[in-house]
Amino acid sequence: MAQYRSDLINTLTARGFLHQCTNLEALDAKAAAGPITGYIGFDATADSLHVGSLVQIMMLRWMQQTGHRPIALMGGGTTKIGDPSGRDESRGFLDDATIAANIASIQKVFGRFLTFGTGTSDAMMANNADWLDGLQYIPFLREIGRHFTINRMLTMDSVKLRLEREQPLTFLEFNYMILQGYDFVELFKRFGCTLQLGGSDQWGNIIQGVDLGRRVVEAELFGFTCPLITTASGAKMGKTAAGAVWLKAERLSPYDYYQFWRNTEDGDVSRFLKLFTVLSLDEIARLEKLEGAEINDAKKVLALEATTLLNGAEAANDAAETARKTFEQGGVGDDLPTIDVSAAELKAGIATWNLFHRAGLAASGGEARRLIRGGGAKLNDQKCDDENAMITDAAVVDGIIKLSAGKKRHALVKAI
RNA sequence: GGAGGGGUGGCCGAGCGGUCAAUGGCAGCAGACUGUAAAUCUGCCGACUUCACGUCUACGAAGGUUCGAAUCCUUCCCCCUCCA
Repeated sequence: MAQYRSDLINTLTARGFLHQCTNLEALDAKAAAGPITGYIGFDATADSLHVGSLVQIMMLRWMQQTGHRPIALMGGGTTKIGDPSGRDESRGFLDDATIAANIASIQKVFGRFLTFGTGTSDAMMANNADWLDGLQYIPFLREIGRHFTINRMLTMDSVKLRLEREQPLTFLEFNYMILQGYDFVELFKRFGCTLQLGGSDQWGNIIQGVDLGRRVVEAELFGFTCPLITTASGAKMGKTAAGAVWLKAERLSPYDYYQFWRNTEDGDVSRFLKLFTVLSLDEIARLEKLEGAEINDAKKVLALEATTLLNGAEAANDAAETARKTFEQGGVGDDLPTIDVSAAELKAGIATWNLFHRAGLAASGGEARRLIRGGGAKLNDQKCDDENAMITDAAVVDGIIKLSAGKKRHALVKAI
């Protein structure tokens, strides 16, 4: 199985991370010879990353696991510009304070996957605002700008697409790729970073950095991209009933995160096990053999492992236990979202539609009514027929009322 | 600066004086079928009110015409194309 000389490349390729690489043989040789430093850039447009970034984070993790040094580069500077790749229109600006807050928040997620420190294989965090904010226009153009030709830049997919669709591409955004290329060179100078990883949509930007490196610092830099992860049915990953799948527990509870993985499509299970868990390939091979309904066992492993990585073993086990109770026994799990209602109010009675709304199972009263009319609402596992029926303390069982919207979304109402 | 085209619900995209909370598609939610899967079929899909052909908010912004405006007029903002 060991096709390559280095653990790094063997692991990444065997687990399905390789999409394109600028020079796989040379990179392999270099990684086999000693620790290398590699980085991935992350946007700071939100206060949390979502599963879409998880593949990238896993690549950094594997770098570290195989003895190399990963750098998570926060795009404090480039976020002010906005990457035009894969985007039809430019986005609004974010102010410095927001970006700084986002970065601080995102850093916590990295701590889950990487070990930070100052040793040779300890991960480090960098922020490109450190060198981009202070750039001087004329010197920058003379040193860096001279190495970019418009001819070349116009052939980049991100640019070409916009132009073909006759959508605007501002000069500001047009500069994004130059700055990203410059980041690479800067990281090389500062930390000896010779590898940039990223999603396949970053290939063009990465190549710019590699080329720039050859020209201004006469070093061979490497680019390595992973495939864009979509579900087997072709949809972009990362949506659930609850919205985007955030990696921050405050935005998405461990239980919901567990459920996200638990609901993986059949065709994705083995691929996701390799990409998003740290299980050995032998173990994954065993799980891959499961078919039909048994594949659910593999999905449970996937969900448990993925949740453990992000939220820790305890939270993952709680989530798994809650899911087991709720789905396999039709009972009640402790981790389900819970709202409190005063005993007095409950005694007086609350309209069914209102309680569903308050429990967060419907975004509005009207939506709750529609849910009930459509037959998707359950109270203590009994179908609700009348949206206006009053729910009173008579419905309380063991101190709680269980509400369900569809088969998968549940909430508890606690009388206090 | 000049000429032309355009800004509609999460997105795409119809509508071009009343019957428009606004056709259709995508996305989303629910039901059926299942394995907490996919595919398929069905229903729902602005908000508020113990839901009524009710009220409010909405078709870039602000005014105006009209019994009545997403639809007409005026001004402003923004975007696109061509010319300079």
